[in-house]
Amino acid sequence: MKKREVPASVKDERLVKKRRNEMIKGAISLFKQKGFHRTTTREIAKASGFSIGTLYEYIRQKEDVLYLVCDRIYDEVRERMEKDIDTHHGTIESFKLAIAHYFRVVNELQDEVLVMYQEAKSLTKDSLPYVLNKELQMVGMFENILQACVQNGVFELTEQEIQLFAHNIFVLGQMWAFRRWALHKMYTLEEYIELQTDLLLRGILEKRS
Amino acid sequence: MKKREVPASVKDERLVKKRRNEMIKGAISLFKQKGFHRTTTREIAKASGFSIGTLYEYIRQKEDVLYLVCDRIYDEVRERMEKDIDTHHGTIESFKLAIAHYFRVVNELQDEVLVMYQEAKSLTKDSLPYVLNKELQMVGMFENILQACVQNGVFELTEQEIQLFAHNIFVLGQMWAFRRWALHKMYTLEEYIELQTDLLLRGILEKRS
Amino acid sequence: MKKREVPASVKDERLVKKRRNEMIKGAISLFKQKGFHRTTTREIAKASGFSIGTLYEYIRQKEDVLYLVCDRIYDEVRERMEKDIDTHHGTIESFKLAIAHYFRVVNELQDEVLVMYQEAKSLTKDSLPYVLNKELQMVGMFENILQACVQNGVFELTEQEIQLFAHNIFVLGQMWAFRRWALHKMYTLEEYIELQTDLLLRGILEKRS
Amino acid sequence: MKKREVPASVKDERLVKKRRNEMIKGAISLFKQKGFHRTTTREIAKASGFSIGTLYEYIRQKEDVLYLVCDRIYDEVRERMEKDIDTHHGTIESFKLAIAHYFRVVNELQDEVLVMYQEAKSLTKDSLPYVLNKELQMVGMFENILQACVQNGVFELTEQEIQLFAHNIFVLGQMWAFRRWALHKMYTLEEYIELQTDLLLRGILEKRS
DNA sequence: TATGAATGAGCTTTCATTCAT
DNA sequence: TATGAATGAAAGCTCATTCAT
Repeated sequence: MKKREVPASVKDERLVKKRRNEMIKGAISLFKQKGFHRTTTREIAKASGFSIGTLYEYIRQKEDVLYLVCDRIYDEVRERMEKDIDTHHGTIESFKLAIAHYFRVVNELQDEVLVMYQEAKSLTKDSLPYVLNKELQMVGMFENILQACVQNGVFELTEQEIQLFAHNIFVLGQMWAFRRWALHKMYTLEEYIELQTDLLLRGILEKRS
Repeated sequence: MKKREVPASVKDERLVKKRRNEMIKGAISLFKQKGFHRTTTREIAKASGFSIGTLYEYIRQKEDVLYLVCDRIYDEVRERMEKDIDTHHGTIESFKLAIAHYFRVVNELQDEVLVMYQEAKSLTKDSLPYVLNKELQMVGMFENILQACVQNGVFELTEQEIQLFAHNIFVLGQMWAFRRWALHKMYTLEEYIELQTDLLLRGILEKRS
Repeated sequence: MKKREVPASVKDERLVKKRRNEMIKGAISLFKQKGFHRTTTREIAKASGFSIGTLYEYIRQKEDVLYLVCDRIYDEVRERMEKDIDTHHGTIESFKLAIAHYFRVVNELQDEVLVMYQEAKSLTKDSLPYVLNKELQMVGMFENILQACVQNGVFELTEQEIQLFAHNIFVLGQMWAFRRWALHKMYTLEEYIELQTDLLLRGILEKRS
Repeated sequence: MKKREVPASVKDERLVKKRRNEMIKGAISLFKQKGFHRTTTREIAKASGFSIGTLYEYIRQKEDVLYLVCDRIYDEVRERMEKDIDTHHGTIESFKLAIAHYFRVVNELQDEVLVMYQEAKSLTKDSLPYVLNKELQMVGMFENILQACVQNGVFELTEQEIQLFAHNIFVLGQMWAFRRWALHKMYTLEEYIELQTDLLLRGILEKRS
């Protein structure tokens, strides 16, 4: 699925990129504080360092900003994941590392994840599929890792189980961001990583030391 | 923590209750479709079957509707849970039943759960704590069940692990609602219940038949 | 000019009188605090000790309350004036006493005078003449006193001068109420009375002891 | 005491000045007819020649219009006074001229004076002091004139008497506007000026030709 | 006669979007 | 390409008034 294009009046591609970067940065910081709906286009323009008129040279509607922001956040998460993660090792160790790394990325991009998490539903029917697709791609990353492990005989999981497990990992990672009001009081990030990894791997039926 | 009171101009308590029920019902159906911010007070009034003036006899601000809605949804979920769930049995069977029951309740109240899930963040600083507190109470329900199992020697879990596990169950239940765009294509509810229960209990390290 | 009648649905004249008294009392205290426009009919009803429905049994419109209030305040001032003032003596002493008495009445009914003063303009075209007429009657009182003095040879004033002088006295009395923010810091009531009387009588050209 | 600043969204200072002038002009004409409370912001915008949105680019709240109006009226009165009045001559003639001039200014700005007079009380607690302060400054102008006369030995007045006298002049001037319903039937402006000057100066005790 | 729930016109204010400069 | 003044639809909310009980 191709990126949805957000048309700009300005022709200079490099300029568009530059301005949109400023825009996204400004918008994220605002959405963090007050959410998409309570943020005005004027505020976005100001936070981006240009005028309201200029803002509209690079987007058509306010909602475009949200799309751009969501798009960017996913790219950011993906990028950080791909830089350090190997999806085809197929060992427990690599699996654990992948989870730990994902959780740390979520932790670093906590605010961003939260924004996307809470505001994605405000996307129009048009843009939503593009964003959901990106989410599926990320889930797919975990599926690949699990698949490799299964192929290596490390785990024994059906295809269905793999998919669900991948979703679980993805959501349990985000959970660190969207339930921080509860979790951060109870655990440090590293404790959270260890506990979750442990629960995921061994289940709870019986404890082995 | 006591309920936050939403003051009404109308004195007749029974009438207040009745009208607010109509209001909540109307509002949920609107919030489902367009979210809190895109729903106008006039629409809420209309969907509730009375005029805008009357609406404001029963609330002070638009945000009160959201609070009332969230409050109601939690009560609804809790009520259904408490009716059929026994938190002190402490057997695997009762644990499984609790999960299955919770997942089914989420399934029935899918739209409501989704609404609360997506709109709770729009609550004011005032009301948010009350709603979060209700959420913690629900998590507490799962903690109790787990605790009973641990005391019966069925599971071996530390206090920390119990808490996290309870959060996981809670979120994985909600997940059936907020990721339905992906999950409902893959599983029926009963499959989802069985798979999740299985993953939660046995972990994935090794499969036993 | 006859009193403008404010029609009531209730027939019992004594009841109408009683309820309107409560109403006027409540309304004055509210108008003092927030002015006519910022006071709601509900507030008036509450302050009067009955329900909004009942309020409308005794008036037709909100503006009726204002008329009733203005009417009452004038009656109050007049009554207090007439009780203690003799308009036909025609001596300087009686003139001075009249002024002093008037100023003291204004002082006692300060808030009421202020209300009438500030809100009278909100009366409808219908009621305004009745109220202005009452004002002219009060001015007439001072005209009579001055006339008596002139006839006694105490003052030497033309008819035109008498009329203007009467207006001046009337306004300079009210001034104690509507400029209290400035005057009360500078003078006590008695000082104010003495100074004004002195200025009015002797003028300022030359001082005699 | 510095002017209270009314913030505008529009940056161009000259434009702000121009638009606010249009606004003030439109608002005064409306306030004259129906008073501040019965005038809507839309009406103000329309009378000013721009849209409601534009109105709010130049003020924050409706009350700002009232403040701007009151502020302007005082400036207008002051300006006209200062242009033609000499406060330090200290002769009877200059005193008489000052009064006559002031009364003529009130006459010219009759509607404006009336508006300010009747609506000032609707100013918020915030702005009121600024406006009252302007009023005191105007009173101060008369104090100066009187002071000069006293120093020249023309009048014999204590400090207290000067202050009160200045207030009297100020109010008796405004009276020409706010009691015009009565006074204009009785006198022409010039008659009013002459009569008032005469009464103020000589008092009424005895008449000298 | 007294009540107070219901009404909806109408208010102030905001803000996404446009367009002349 | 950049600006920001102008726009007006539409939002949240109030309150005088009515009328069934």
